[in-house]
Amino acid sequence: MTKKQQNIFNTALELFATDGVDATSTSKIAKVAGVSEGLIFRHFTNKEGLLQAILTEGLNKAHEYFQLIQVEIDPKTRIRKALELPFNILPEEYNFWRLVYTLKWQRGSVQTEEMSDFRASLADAFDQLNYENPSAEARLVESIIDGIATEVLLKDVHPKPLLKCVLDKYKLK
Amino acid sequence: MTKKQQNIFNTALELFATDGVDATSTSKIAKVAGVSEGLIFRHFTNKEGLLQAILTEGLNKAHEYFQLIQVEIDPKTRIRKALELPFNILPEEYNFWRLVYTLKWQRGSVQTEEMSDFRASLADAFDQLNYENPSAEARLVESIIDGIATEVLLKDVHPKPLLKCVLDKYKLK
DNA sequence: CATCGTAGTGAGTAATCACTTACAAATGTA
DNA sequence: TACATTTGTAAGTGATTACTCACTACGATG
Repeated sequence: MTKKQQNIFNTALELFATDGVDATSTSKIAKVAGVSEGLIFRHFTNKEGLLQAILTEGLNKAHEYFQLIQVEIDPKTRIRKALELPFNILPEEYNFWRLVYTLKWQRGSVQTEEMSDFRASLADAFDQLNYENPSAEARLVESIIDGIATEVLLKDVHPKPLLKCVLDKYKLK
Repeated sequence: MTKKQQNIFNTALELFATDGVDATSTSKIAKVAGVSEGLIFRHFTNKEGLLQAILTEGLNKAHEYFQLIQVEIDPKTRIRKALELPFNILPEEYNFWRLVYTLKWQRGSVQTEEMSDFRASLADAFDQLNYENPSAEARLVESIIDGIATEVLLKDVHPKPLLKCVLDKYKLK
């Protein structure tokens, strides 16, 4: 990746995340990135290609996080690590996750395969702990993670007190 | 409201919710509504005015739901009713809420005033129950509500099993 | 019947959209 | 040095955007 290609990539991520993909024109990306508009299409074919490049790069990183949880053998720590996910989002990853959560509402959830693996490993953990309805518990944990992630990404305050509350509900910690 | 004005209103809500506001052109709204494009601007001034009309109408209805919870005196039932909110969304309200949740990520949360009242009444309920950190508990409940609402609105499955799980965490039911 | 305000239309507007193309500059490679 | 490939630009393209305007149809009121 050349310097200018990185510029396009970064400013597109920033603008896509804050204004939305549809409200971000290629001419604006070029202007902010300090680049001619044509260069966007040279490197990324079209606007959709630019979006996909951003998405796949970010999702590869995210995939590692999720696998780090699934390899955990102890069911309690596996659940705890899952619930800790939204509290460990790095500031430099905020734009990416805001983009992902935005896209959920229009283009359908990004990548369903890896997520169903993650959910299954959560259900397995609850099963080991003899919960009444493991699959429902897994879905609930996912919803809680999404809800807290939304709070973190939008309100921009790091909500450590929430972690204590939520871990308490699952008798962890 | 005339018949055609209602047509514009309803199809705009549908298109805004499914495709996003920015990806929905006034010409498309007019075409789907079976109306001349100029009529949109006669009745709603501009595209933003159309969006605001949709938002204020829906939020007035929503306001009633939230107040029904805040007037509840018993803290346990108040919390229970709050957690039940996402499970009681009517199918005809889906489009509106999908629009609201979409807009959270670009234009900032829609109406903060009423929501802080709601949060305060939740914190008060947890305070009555002698929870360690009532305000954090209130924020957590809000996050859980948001997370489950997302699940309901996107996956389109009515997740009754989740309700049992979440009420169990708060020793309700 | 006459008049008036609202509902509704359809053809326009300039601006912006994603994208293309022809061409120059830089870079690598023999 | 010579040549080929990649990087980059500027000026376009037709289509679409939100919005305007001149106009007609119509129901109510006097």
